[in-house]
Amino acid sequence: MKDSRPSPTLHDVAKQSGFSTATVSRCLNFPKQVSEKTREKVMAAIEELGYTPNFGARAMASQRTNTIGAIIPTMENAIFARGIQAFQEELDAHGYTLLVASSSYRPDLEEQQIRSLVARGADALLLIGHERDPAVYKLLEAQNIPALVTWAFDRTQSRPSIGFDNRLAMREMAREVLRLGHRRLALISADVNSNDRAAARLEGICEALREAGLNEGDLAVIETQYGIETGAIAFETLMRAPTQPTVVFCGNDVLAVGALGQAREMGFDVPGDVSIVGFDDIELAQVAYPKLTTVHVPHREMGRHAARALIDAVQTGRQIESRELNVGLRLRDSLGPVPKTSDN
Amino acid sequence: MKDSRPSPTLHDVAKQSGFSTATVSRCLNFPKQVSEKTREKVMAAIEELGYTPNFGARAMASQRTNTIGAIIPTMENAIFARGIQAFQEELDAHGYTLLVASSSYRPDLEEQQIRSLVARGADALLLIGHERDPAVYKLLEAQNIPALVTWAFDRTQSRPSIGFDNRLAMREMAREVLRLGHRRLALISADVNSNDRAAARLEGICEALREAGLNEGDLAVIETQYGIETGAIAFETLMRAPTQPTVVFCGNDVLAVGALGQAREMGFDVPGDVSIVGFDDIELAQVAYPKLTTVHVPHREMGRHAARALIDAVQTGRQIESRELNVGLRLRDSLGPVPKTSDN
DNA sequence: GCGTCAAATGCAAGCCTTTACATTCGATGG
DNA sequence: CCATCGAATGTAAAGGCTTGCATTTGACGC
Repeated sequence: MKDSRPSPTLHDVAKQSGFSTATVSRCLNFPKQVSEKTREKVMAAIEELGYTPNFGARAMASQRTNTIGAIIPTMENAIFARGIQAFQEELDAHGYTLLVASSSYRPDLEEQQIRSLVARGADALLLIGHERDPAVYKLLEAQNIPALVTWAFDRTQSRPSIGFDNRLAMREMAREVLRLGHRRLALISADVNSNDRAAARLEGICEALREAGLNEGDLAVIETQYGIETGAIAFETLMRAPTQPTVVFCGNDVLAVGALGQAREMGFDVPGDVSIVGFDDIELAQVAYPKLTTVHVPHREMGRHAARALIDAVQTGRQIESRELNVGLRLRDSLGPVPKTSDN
Repeated sequence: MKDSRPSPTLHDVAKQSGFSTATVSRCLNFPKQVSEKTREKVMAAIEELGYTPNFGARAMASQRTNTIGAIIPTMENAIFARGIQAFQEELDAHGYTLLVASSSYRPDLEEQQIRSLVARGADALLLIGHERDPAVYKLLEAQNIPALVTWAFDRTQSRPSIGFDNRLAMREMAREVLRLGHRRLALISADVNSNDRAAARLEGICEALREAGLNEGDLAVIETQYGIETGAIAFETLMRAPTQPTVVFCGNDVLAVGALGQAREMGFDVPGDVSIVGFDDIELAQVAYPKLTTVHVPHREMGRHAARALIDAVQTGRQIESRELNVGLRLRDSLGPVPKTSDN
């Protein structure tokens, strides 16, 4: 249905300039191998015809694409946007192109996207989180495509990853919360079955709980999609329950901001009546009111490191080395001591 | 550096399953044309070999990629994320894949990204805003690639677009603001020279100003990058100026949220001391405190329509029809009447 | 059991570029 | 003036898939 006028090919340029396709190709790929006069003529022809090399043919002939793919859960969340933006910038700086796809947090879609990127000839892949169908890893291995897991670091996994330990990070936050005297805890989380980062964060809280002699029964958990609105709804559910929590952990800052809004809506003072903490430390966290206490994650740094590691893997063929980044608590205004009126 | 074991080809699958490459190809592309038994065997072979079609070869042979590209200014802003997400969902539903690139609001980078997507064989392109080097449009025309401009609708442009009229939308907001008695106005905007949407919004305010017998001198304008932080800084500058505005327009909600935070920081009551209005109506606007008065833009609808239009253009070869979407004011809490204490 | 016809399958050309190898050209030294 | 050699250029194959066209298969009616 296209092609009123087919786009010009290398062959057309060759004819137009009076050289062979080989020479034209070299002009484009190895300019030094061609005499200056020739190069000028060829370039003129390219310009005149408006020639653009055909990516597919080029990929096929040269066996590489200079393309690195990334599959993220969603673009609607600043959490990933940051890291990916840095990732792209670093890639660009090294002459690579980024291909992004989003999976909507759905494993089946993610697998499909991975296949699609592989088929497109991505030289390497950036993934989020460890958890996925082994068949996917097998595929990547069979095709010899370096893959790097980010947004997670788990020393029990053999697969290379660059990120932070979600469990430890959340445990640290939970310890702080417990130190402030809170005993009735709640968590608004993503689905822990399909999201290994969420699962690790939950586990972190549970560990702190046990350390403090409490048990998992003291933690109310609501699983929901990530979103401001869903955070608000979950928070309302939590606060209408027979036993109100004195602190609500949120799986990320977006949920936390939703919870914060809902608290105001319901007339709760934060942190006077109830504390709310987030995870990620996106820009939003500092602008929210009250300012959000959260776990700081070095998104941009992660993106940058991931880019370097993948490029290195593509170029040298060596294994990627795992790397753990530091996270830290950002204690701001939304977390306070347990309310005195609390009856525990 | 790759290829320890070359990946299986169509040919391998054919041999393994005992059919010809043609039949295998049809299995993948037109399953109905193949008998069920055959299909099963072929699929089994594909599974066993872990075969993935080679995108480059496929694109070359079929002259299409089932890929539609989009270049957005940035992924770090929920504004575009929403629309793009809807765009992708609709594309997926029709068997197309989305390729996103981000230009960081830089025209030169955008042009490079466009070329890259074209070279990659994008069947069609989604662009943001009308304004760009004519050479780019010429390229797209030469390659016969349908392109659709979104996030903007301008009846004076010949080029197909789906979006809304930024000028009219902002004018409506400005009229409302003026109706409430405000006379000292300010605007925190993106760079109007490189961003035609921003320019149109500014123009809308100016029109309303003139209608009301004021002139452009009554509008203080600060141009800045989009961002929460930059919004905060701009707001501070504005409020420290000798003549404080009674209302601050923001080029988008992100800036507005930054301004809101800064207002709180500086001890201003919104809208008691100063009103703040945004643009876009992202989720954030309803969660901000006070809730943000803003211009509602149907991002998702825009993305959906854009997807349908582009797919249609690719499949039928027909011109895309422009389409204007409705925007509307969302009057919430951050805009109020001009403060009584104001000395105008 | 045979002719007919549609459905299923096979054959092979073509899509565009890169690159190993072959060839030509021109300069240089003897 | 020729042999030599490196630089510049050309030749042609390869890479994996789709698809128009040709061929085979199988079901059906008589």
